[in-house]
Amino acid sequence: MSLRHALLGLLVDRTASGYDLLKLFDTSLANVWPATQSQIYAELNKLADTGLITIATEGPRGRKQYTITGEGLAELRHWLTETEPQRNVRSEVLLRVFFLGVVSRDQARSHLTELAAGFTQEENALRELESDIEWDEGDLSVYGRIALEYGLRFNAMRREWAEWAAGQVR
Amino acid sequence: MSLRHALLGLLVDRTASGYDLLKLFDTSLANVWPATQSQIYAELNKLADTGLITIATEGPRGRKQYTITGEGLAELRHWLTETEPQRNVRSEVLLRVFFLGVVSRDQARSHLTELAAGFTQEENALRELESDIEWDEGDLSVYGRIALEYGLRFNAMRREWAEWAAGQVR
DNA sequence: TGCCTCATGTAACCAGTTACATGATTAC
DNA sequence: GTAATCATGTAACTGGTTACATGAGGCA
Repeated sequence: MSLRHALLGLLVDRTASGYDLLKLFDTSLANVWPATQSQIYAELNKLADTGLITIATEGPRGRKQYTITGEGLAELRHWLTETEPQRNVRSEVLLRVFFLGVVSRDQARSHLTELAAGFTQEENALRELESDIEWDEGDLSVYGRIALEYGLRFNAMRREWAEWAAGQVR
Repeated sequence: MSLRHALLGLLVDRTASGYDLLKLFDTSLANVWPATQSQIYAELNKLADTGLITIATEGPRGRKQYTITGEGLAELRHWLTETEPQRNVRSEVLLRVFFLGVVSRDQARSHLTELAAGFTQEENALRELESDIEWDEGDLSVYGRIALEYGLRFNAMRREWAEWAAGQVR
């Protein structure tokens, strides 16, 4: 049920249509919780049905501008403070590493060095993103920076690990 | 389509029934690619239908002992060397951090320190796992260790990040 | 005899992806 | 006028979870 909370979270700071939210997902949440257009529109209708958001204004082209309700904000706070995040274990990268014994040592080693290269690239992409964002003093900036810092550290760790792992294959 | 490759990978080193594989998932793959019983049995039937595995022997209680076929091994190698791993972005932990602005600073800070504690616990659990396994000189041990090392580094990185992040919230 | 473990399967449901469909408004 | 963008929706499918169902074999 995280998508609904992501939508609620975005609606705290602004009023927005499905179309607006879709773009917000593609920019600010792309690396944290990606969502597709069909998913967003469906979930918004459910949220409106249960009263966690409401249509503030209707614009041209059937545009529906949503606002979060008191109930919605309460639900968001409840999710943040009262519920446990379910840890995300599945890793296709690790699954592949686990079975590298079925290919040659050379192939295994190059698999690992390619992984390292990919992580370096991701790290660079995040650094670029970091410099593109205009950070201000608001809460969103504080927590956005913290989330981005996670990405940077994560990729650095993975790169170092993949390099070390390539060295282990002899 | 990773579940099928996980099953193929496990069948490289042994012949096993669905029941055996279920237990293997719960032990060796629990932290990499968890799977449920219903999923495993369904996928095994599909794999047998497409000839990637076959029934070697049938035992008591309807037990079906599967072996990987030449085709199956080829498919596993193809997956490992020719296809790209799809990177796993969704992180509920990060999503929550992103929206910590809706709760008080105190609540946000304690959320982050609780995260740090959870990561420490996971790290300890992995260390225990590490000492429980009897590592030999085989490929599975080499790559198993590499996967486990990833887990250790990952949790250390997350712990340090969460501690740093708690300090950022003032 | 009766309980535990072994062993497989199915059905309903939820979340997410891809693709298709439709139409209004704006800007050139 | 027409092309790009705004804007919403639906349908089919895939992968995964939870729960239910059933029965055989081993052991005390």
